[in-house]
Amino acid sequence: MDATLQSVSNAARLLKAFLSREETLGVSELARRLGLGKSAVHRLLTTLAAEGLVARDSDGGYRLGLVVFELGEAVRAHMDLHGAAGPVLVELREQTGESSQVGVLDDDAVVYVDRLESSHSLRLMHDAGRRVPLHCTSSGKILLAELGEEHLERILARGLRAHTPHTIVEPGALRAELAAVRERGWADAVNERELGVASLAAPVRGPGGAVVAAISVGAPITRFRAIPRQRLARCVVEAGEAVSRRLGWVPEDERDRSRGPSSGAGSSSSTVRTNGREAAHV
Amino acid sequence: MDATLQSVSNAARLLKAFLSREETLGVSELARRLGLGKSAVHRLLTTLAAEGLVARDSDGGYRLGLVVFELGEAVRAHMDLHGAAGPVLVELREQTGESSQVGVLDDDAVVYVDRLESSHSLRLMHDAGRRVPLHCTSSGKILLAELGEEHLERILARGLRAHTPHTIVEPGALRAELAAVRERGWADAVNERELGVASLAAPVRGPGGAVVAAISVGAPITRFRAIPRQRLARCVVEAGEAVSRRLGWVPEDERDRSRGPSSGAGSSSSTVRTNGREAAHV
DNA sequence: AGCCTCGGTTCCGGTCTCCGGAACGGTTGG
DNA sequence: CCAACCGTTCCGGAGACCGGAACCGAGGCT
Repeated sequence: MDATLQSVSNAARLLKAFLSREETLGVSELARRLGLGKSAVHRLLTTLAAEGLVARDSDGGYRLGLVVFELGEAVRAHMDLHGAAGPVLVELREQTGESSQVGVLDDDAVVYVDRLESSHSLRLMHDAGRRVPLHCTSSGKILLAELGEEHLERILARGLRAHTPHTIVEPGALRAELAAVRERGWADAVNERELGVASLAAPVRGPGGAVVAAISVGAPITRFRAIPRQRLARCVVEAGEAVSRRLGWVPEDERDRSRGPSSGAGSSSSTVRTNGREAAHV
Repeated sequence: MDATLQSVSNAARLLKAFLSREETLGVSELARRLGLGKSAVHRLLTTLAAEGLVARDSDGGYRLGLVVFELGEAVRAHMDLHGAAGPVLVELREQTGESSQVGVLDDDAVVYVDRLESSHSLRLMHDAGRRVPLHCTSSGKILLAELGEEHLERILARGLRAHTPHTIVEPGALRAELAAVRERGWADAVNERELGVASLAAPVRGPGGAVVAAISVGAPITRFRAIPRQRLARCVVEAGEAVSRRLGWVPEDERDRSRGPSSGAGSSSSTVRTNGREAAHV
C-alpha cells in the first residue's frame, strides 16, 4: 500500500530542503537535515546533478539546477488560473495599493501561484511559490471553508499550530470562524500568522461553481486598518468573481437560456486546471 | 566515480518527461518512454505523489505537482538575472514590437529564464523555461562564442543536428560563424532552427566581464526582415549592455578610479547568480 | 608553524530495497 | 460479449543502496 521508494523519497526531501530559500546547501548540512549519512547525500547529489536537477556552486556547495526551473515553468504553463488571475491582480493592486496574490490548496497548505508586490514594497521580491498554513491566513480560511467534512477533520487532527498569540487553535473556534466566512463570502486574518500583518481574501470559483482558489490582499496592519473594511472586502470579492468569470464560471443570475460567448480568455474546459493535489474536490 | 542512484535517476527522468509540456501522463505511457516496467513507474509515481512532486489528475493520469512549481520559484528567486532583465525586456519589446527573451547556458542547451511575448502574438503563452539547442539559435551562438575550447569541442563531438536545411552542421562552418559573432558583438539565426523564424542576440556580462547570458529578439521572418538589421542589432546590443550594467558590470570606459554607486538594482555580489551548470565559467 | 575541526569525497560490506514479470479488476470500444 | 488497454497489486531474486570509517584539503585558533 505505502510501497514507497526510499531513495526517491530521500531525493525529493533533499530538493525540498531548498524551499527554505537558501541559495546553496552543503553535503553535511543536508545530511543533518535529512537524517542521512553524508555518503548517501553525496550520492543523491551527484545523481541529481547528472540529471540537471541540482548544480554545483562555484564555492563547492550545491544549488537547485535549471531543470527545476524548467519544470516549474511547465507547471505554470498548464495553470489556467495563472493566466486568468494576472490582469485581475494588477487591477486589485491598483485599487488597494497593497500586495495581492492568488493561492490554491495543496495538501494541508495554501500555495501562492501568483503574486504582485505592494507599490510600497521596499524591494520587489519574487515571492510566488510560497507555501503558508491554512488556519491562520485569510486565503487558507476561504479554502478550508469549502472543504469536505472528512478533509477538514484530517486537517484538525494534525493540530493547529499557534504562530502568534492570536492564532485560532481551538477546533471549535475555527469551525465557527469558517461558518462565518461561508456566510459573508470573504475571510480575514489579522495578526494570526505573523504579528503586524493582516490580509483579506475571497473565493475564486471554477466553471462548476466549486472554489478552486482564493484571491487576497495583504498589508502591514497600520496600512490595512486605514482602508475601510467593507470597501476592501467588496474590492477583493469582486476581484474573485472577475477571476472566476475568466475561468468560465457563470454567476447564478444567468442559469436559464443558452449562454452567449463569455468575456475573457477563459478556457472552455469544464474542469479547472489548478494542478493541486487536493484542489480537484467536487 | 559515476556512482549514481538508479531509482533516483529514474525519478528524475520521469519528471523530465513532463517537459514535453503534456499536461498529464499515464503509467503505461511513462513506462514506455522510460523503458521501465509498469510496476516500477507506478512505484515511482506513488512515491513522488507522496512528496507532492506529482499529483493525480481527476481522469486517472498523473501531472506535475505544486511542489515542483514551488521549487521552480525558489530557483527564480535566486536569479539576479531575472530581476535585472525584466525592465530591459519590456523596453526591448517596445522598441522592436517583437518577442524578447533572456537565456543562459545549461549543459548543451540554452534555457530561457525570462521571456516577453510579441505584441502581435495571438495568444499569450508562458513560454519561459524552454530549452533550445545551441548551434542553431542566436542566443546559443552568443553563448557558444565565449565558451572555452575544450567545452566547445565537447559540444561539437556530440554532433550538430540539422533542424532545417539551413542549420549549420559543419564544425568548421560553426567555428567561423562564432568567430564572426565574437567580432561584431551580436549573432543572428535565420531559418536555422525552424523554418520561418529568425532571431538576433547579444551578450549579457556579469560583474567579472564574463558572458553569463544572452538577450535576444525573435520574430517570423517576414516581420524580422522589415526591421533594418543594423538598427535591430544596436537595440539588442544596447539592451544586453543595460542588463549587464544592472548586474554590476562596468564597461571598459571606467577602469581607473574608485567607482561611484552604479545605476540600478544590481547585486553587490562579485559573482553573478545565473544558476547554470555551465554558466560559471571564468 | 602546527594542530584541530569541519567540509567534501571515496571505499566497502551486509541488508533490505527495488526491479521485472505476471496476475487481477475496471473501463472502453469494437 | 469479448478483447484490449489501463492502473494496481503481488512476488521472488539480484544487486542496489545505506551507514560507517577512512582519506584529503582548507581554514582557523593557539
